[in-house]
Amino acid sequence: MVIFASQGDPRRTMALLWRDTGSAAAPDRRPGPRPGLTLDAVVAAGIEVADVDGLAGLSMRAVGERLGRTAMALYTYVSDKAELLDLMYDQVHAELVADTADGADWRTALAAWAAESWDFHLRHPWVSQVSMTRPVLGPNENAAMERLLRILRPTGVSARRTRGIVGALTHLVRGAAAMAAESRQAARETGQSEADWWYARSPVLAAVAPDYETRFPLLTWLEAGRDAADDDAVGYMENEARQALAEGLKVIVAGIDVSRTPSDTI
Amino acid sequence: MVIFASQGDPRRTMALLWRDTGSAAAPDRRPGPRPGLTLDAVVAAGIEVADVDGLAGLSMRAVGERLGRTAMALYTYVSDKAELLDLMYDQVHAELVADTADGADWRTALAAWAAESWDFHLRHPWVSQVSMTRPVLGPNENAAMERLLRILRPTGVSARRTRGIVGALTHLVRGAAAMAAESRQAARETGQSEADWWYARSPVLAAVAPDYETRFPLLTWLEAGRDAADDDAVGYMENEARQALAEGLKVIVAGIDVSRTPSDTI
DNA sequence: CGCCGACACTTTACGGCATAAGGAGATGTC
DNA sequence: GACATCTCCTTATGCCGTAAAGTGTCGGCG
Repeated sequence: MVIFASQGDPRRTMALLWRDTGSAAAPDRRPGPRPGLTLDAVVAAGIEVADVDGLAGLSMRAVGERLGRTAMALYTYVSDKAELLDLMYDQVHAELVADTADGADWRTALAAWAAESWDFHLRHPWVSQVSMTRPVLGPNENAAMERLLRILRPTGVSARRTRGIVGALTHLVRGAAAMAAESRQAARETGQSEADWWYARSPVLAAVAPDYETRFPLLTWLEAGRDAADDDAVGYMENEARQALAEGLKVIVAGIDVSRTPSDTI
Repeated sequence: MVIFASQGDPRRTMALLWRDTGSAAAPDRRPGPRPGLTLDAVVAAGIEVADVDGLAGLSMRAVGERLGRTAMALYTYVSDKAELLDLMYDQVHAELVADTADGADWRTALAAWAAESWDFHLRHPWVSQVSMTRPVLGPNENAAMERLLRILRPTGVSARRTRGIVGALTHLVRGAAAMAAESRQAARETGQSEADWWYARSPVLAAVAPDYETRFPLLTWLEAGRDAADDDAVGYMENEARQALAEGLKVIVAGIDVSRTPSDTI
């Protein structure tokens, strides 16, 4: 279920990631029929399939079909499904390397980063399902991280603490965006909107747990504080996720601000 | 890949979740052979399989085999793999309902909650892969959330902001623990420790990106600040995840503290 | 007692998945 | 023209969830 990237030959995958076509460049004319596809085309097709049908829909057959080939044809360009996913992962991260709020206050720049990351994950919902424990180590993944560090640099927080904060920010954005993306995906795949889903379950819950309000008083209090108008536009869960990101970011920024000390500098 | 729970008949699944055996209780002696298993046994077997082999290893065949049955035998007790997962999900959350730091300062109680949640996710690594967008609505899931709210209650933060903070905390703990859990799982499944993995890739990265240090100065700075001794004990990624949780929690607590205003009360 | 229907559980089958193995045809070099 | 090499294909294997149909066991009713 969780996809572990980078299992094949590291040398090969790394060369493809950094598009190191070999020290002697490409010999270019070799015997055999000319390739009808390119690696970039295969990766792009993979991204298109995953964007629409999720990681579950990313099959070699589906990618091949999009390119007018069979599944096995892809193995000419890519050694593995895992390698394809590595390349897809790094490719989409190119969308996150540009510093859009260059020179702005770090709080502003961080907010811009979070907003862009949110959009990014909604565009490519499968990204948040790829495990982070075996980083792909591609150029774009590195560049995207470098950008976040450039934003946090002016806070003067130490390297040690910065690593923790980067992790916390990443988990927050990933988690919130994943929830929103899955909410949309679930509605599409199951053909049941969130409202429908809730209307079907709410009375059943009430029937099966008639003492809900006394048993879970704080949950009841929490629900009572909702502004239903917000939900209609984007759906309950997506709204919750958006709020979690906004509130989490706010609280983290406040926490960084208050905990900055001279000893943290550099 | 992402598992959407609760797709079957809501009435049936909810009744099983809340163990509402029907208003007329159990008729108990009916024609036909006596059931050799119980629902609880099936759910427990599912949890055992998933704990060891992950969601990817959770197959009806595997669960059946653990119980000395075929895959199809399970359909007597459970209508679906999704329903089984719902029941497993709520069942394990029973481990998180007890208030262990009752009456303590909310900062202490929150730290205890985070530590327990961390352990919980390492015990049941598959939980963080179940989508949160279609909550199971079982008794234990509700009770676990109620407990977190009880901890946050003394901060006096409004319901609206509390929802955001709860989401942020959940995403942080889920993300960090998932990373640690996947790190262990990857080492086990691929038979390659994190150190081995890194030693295989580090020189390749250096060869393919000789200008790494000038291209990614801040990443280089970040890596330089690492205390290698920490990693030996638990592995690099698990340590990173632990730090992210600790630092994120610290910063969120500081942020809550500083942003508490009289207007937030109640 | 004998039979019927309900029920637990099994075997078999289907379409989907990644990918190993081997074959067909195209294209370059000699 | 022969041959090596390359792209792309077909086929096969062993997984998955679960539909369909069969087997044997039991309680209740005649």
